[in-house]
Amino acid sequence: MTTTTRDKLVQEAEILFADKGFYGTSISGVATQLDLTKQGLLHYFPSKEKLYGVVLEDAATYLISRIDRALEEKLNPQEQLLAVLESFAESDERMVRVSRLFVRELLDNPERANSSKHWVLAPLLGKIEDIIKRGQKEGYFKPVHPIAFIYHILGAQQYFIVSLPTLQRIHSKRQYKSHIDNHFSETIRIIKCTLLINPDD
Amino acid sequence: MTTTTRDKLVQEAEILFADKGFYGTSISGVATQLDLTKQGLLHYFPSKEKLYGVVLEDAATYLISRIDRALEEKLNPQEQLLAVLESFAESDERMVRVSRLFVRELLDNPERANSSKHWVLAPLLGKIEDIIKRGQKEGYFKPVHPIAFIYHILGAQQYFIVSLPTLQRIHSKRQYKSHIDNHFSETIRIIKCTLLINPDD
DNA sequence: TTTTTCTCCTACCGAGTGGTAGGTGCCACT
DNA sequence: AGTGGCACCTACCACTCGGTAGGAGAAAAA
Repeated sequence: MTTTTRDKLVQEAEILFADKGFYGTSISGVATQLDLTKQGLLHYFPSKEKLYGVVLEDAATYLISRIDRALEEKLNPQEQLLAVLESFAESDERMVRVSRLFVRELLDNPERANSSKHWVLAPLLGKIEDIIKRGQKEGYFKPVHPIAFIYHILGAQQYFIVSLPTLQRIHSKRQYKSHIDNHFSETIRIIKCTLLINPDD
Repeated sequence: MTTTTRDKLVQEAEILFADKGFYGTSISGVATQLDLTKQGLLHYFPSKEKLYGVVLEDAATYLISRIDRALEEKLNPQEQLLAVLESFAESDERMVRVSRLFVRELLDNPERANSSKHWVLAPLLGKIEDIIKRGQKEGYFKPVHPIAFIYHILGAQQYFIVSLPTLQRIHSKRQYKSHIDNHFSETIRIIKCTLLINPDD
């Protein structure tokens, strides 16, 4: 199981697209990061758009597999929801990158999502929606509007993750770390306060 | 009080920067929208960066004045907070543009905010922070962590506004409108549930 | 009337863009 | 030994980018 040149190109492209956006990234820039020429890249991906598409798919499957992993062996809707939230909050380097990528996609390409089927985040929202509906049916959750609630929580999460680099520069190391902790505990508090009927966990 | 060519350039640049981002926008594109040449624009703004800076300042003062207007004659911290939220939720065209602009700035330029003094949104956060602290001191609000709470609420708002164009394409007109209504009422519910001690308003 | 100032123009530059055409060297297989 | 295909290259194309130099035309000021 070796990482091929193609894989490395996708990884590097993800970094640059997340950092600079589609327009701000040049394929020659991606290539030279791997000591390749632009044409070496074009050998694997016939166009910049194509490369970008592969990066997006890759990021989407990462997000979904991340959620699936968090859901393993969690049967209780409460546990499931908190597990998903925690897996989002544990924002490692890749998670930050993928979040930035998707927020950029949201900004740049509203037309790419003209069909909900092609919207990469649709299945993700669907999974969480199911958890909430199940939790409501089983009497764990308050009668919130599922989609609006998810959108609120995930939106806050995504926005926070995206602003991490900026916050890191504004604050000192200690302030930064406590900011992260505060945000996470505040998110948990909000969920317990607005969704859970028995916040005894 | 006529709108000068300079003003029109700033307005047009705001539209394009919000839509395509800094890298995706060309100064000649801005100029030709006003039947000018690129050099006509460069007469007023010596560089693209300079133009972008003016657009940002303009957008920041818009946001702040919008909040100040919402706060007029509102004395009660509860009323103040809800007024701010409503003024954000009433997302007219300009509000969407400005939100997109700032989220893009967050993505593209973390280094621009290396000093909190230069971060355009800092005074905005400060204003709301004061409201919450006052509300807590006067016994209206629960002991939430002010900054984390604001960041959560505003983050969710900004994310929602930014994703409006995408949602508009995914859903039908009726679904889209009900989505907006649901999100707003859910936001209000969350605030009342997590912050207010007497949610009697 | 002359001069200055403001606004916007044509012409041009060097650098960089995504992409095409046509190779070269190497390795596996026949 | 020959052959085909893979991985990657140099050279080049048409085009756009931000920015400079310098001037035209009109209005305002002297």
